[in-house]
Amino acid sequence: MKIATWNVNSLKVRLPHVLDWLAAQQPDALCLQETKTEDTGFPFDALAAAGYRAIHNGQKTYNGVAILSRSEPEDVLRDIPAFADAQKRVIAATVKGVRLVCVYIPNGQAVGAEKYEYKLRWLNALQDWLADEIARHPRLALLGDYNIAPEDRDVHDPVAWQGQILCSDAERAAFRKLACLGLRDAFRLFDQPEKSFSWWDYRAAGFRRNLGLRIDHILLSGPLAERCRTCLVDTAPRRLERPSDHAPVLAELAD
DNA sequence: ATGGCTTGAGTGTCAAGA
Repeated sequence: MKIATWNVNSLKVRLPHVLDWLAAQQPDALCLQETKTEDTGFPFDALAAAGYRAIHNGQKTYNGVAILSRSEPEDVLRDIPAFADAQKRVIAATVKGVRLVCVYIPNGQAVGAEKYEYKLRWLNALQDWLADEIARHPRLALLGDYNIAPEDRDVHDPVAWQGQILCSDAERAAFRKLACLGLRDAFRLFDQPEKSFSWWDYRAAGFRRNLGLRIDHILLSGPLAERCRTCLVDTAPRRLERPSDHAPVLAELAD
């Protein structure tokens, strides 16, 4: 089973890239972030023609998350229960017996900003909910744009980024708390090339110079981590014309 | 040099991203 996550930075703009990537990689499920549309603008038909069902938790202009899958998604859930949030950042479903939780974790803007406090509150609510969700679904994968670079090796210039947004102690501590729930970073289950990133700034030729951060992740509960055979960042779509600033992350699980 | 680009909204130019 192949599962993946990709922040597409507008699904309307990126649909051709998504369709090409689905055809090339044939994932069983793909989690999307930043669809930036309501259901009325969501390309259900084009995805169905490509063989994918879609569930969406969308909003106008900002945020928006979706799960595409080749088989029927079950037990669909939108938003974190018991956490009042106007922003559409979570959708979950069970696909082929695996609980997929797709998240677009808040950016936070800057350490100390109001949006940063929201990010930390949001992460707390996520952890509280996931503790229950993992108990209910032992085979769980948490996929998405975390907006957290977990370690210095996930940052192109750790000195420049030290203590900054995406790298602050509180954000990294929140990431490590997810590990305490039994979730493991699929990417780090394997040897990986140095300077592996999943996001590069559009400005200053960030991708060409590989000035990036690894902020998109697939975390797996114990039973799924045992089944994980590969995990990689596919940088190919980042090279295309009009790319998303994020690249997809893909994990393969043994049956 | 706190910018650089890209998107959505909407027709001016800004907010937001990370």
